Amino acid sequence: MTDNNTTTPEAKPLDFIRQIIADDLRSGKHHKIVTRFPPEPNGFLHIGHAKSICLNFGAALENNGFCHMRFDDTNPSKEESAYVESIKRDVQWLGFGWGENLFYASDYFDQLYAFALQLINLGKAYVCDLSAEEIRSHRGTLTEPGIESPYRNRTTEENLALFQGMKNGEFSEGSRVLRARIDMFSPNLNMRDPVIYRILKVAHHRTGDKWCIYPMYDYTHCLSDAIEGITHSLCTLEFEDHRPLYDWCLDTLKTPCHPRQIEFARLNLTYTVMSKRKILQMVQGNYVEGWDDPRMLTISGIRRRGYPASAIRKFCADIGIGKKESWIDMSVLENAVRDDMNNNAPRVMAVLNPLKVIIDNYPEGQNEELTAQNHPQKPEMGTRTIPFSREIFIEREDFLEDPPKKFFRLGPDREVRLRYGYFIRCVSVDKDPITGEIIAIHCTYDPQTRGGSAPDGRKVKGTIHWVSVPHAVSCQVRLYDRLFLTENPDADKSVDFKEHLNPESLTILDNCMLEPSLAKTLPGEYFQFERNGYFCADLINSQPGAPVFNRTVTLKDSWVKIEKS
RNA sequence: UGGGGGAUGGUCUAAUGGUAAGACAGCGGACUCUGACUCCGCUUAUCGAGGUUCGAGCCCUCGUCCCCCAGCCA
Repeated sequence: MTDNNTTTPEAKPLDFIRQIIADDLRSGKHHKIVTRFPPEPNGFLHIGHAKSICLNFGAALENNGFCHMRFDDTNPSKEESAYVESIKRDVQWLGFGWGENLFYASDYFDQLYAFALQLINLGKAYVCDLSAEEIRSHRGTLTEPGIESPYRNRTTEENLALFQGMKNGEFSEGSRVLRARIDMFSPNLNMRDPVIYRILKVAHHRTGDKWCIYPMYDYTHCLSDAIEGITHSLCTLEFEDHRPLYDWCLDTLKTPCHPRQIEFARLNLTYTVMSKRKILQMVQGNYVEGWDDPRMLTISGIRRRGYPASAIRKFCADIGIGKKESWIDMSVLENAVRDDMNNNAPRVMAVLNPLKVIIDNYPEGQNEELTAQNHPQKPEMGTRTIPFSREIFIEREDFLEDPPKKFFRLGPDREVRLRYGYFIRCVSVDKDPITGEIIAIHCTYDPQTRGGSAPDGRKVKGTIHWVSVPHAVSCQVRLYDRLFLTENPDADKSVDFKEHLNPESLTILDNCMLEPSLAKTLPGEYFQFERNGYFCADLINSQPGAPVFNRTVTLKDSWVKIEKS
């Protein structure tokens, strides 16, 4: 009752699930907590799963417990072992491990079968011969009760024999199911004698041809949790209605432990779509280049885009856990990524849209080495040298023939600083006589300003980045932008979400110029290209000696605002 | 006009009967060898109506709005 708690003011308040866990630990209800992450191996993981992974593994870790990795593989018609591997890799990439605790619901098929027999013996399950169509019509509606199946009162012996027959492959697919015998009048449709076993004459990726009957999710999940001694079974909101069934199975079968199912709101992000079905459509319709397209918010896409795993974890911690349906703004994710990369990314110079600058008064054939910091706020990250010469590339947009007032970059007779280099002043412009396009600009440099400061104390407003022409490493850079133009591409059900795709979500630049230190970049290495953004060497297409960079995220840009006004 | 959930700034999250706080976004400013980073300031919120209470975002009553559920998917 009193307020003299010992929590430090800095401690982040616990979300409602961690609160429950803390209470259960304090009350002695549990001494060790065990959670689980239960993906179905029928697709790739996405950022929404990351929220669940961080919750389940995170809560376990924080409380010195365990989080089991469990594949919910009860529907062999949709599942493949290739997905199992990609899911494992993704979870590990996110920074979590399960140790010995790798499980499959299919590990429990024998036990699940035995439990089903028990249910039949208890008079709590029966074999039903109704067709799928008939079962649906018997189920009733939201406002009307269901009708009991004519097979509901079969004898135990008959049920046992029939169920065994199902197991032995004596009946055709769809001809019979095993149903829990609960209550056809329940206002909760999930309790109206739900199907718990169906016949599926399909080989399973792990059990092969051993089974031709497979248990349904509701029946399997609660029992798998109980078998593994899960204490807190965390799932998304749409399973709230299933909790009574979860509890019914465990109560009826008198399992030694009864995990508590707790539901939380799934993640929604603006400017993207999250459902497996829609992600699949984008892949199959070639709207993107695959599951790992860097524009996709699949874990593999995120990884390839260059989002650090630590940024994803931070993001998941930031957004919190609640029961309210919510839409997180994409900028929150981008901010987490920027924040992480700002801290860790070495700075380098790269020119994306090169414009040649000739420094007229710099001796031809001369080179020199200039020293640059790898991170302005972190001297411990060291320095590197960058070559300078008479011809350099600058960013095309850093020169304007007729610059507006607040444009601090190059223009005719304007002086700017070359980052870590010299002050240069533009003296003339070479144009294509026919098109009028600017081909190169001529500048003079002030030899006194080597390193970037003037002995006479004069200041320049702008500092621009550059790359020495003879030393430049040319490469491809891919600029990624949001995949959708609207916050919720799904909002209007009468319009296909793909109508909202951003036609400019990918821009490929083939003639970018990198400072030479970048030549040997390893796939996955990331940098801040100063004034341009954060970039990561592509995991698939980049190799040392022939780098290919993906733009992970832009830098915040207050110039665009000034430009507009 | 069945059942299950949920409503706090533009968006998330906190406040557990006692000063409505933080993050993102936005706006303004400072600083700057990255128009980055950092720093400072500002705008904006308890769904509504009653009630209990010295005191209500929190408790009670009645409303309103939103989401989920009729797979032999998970």
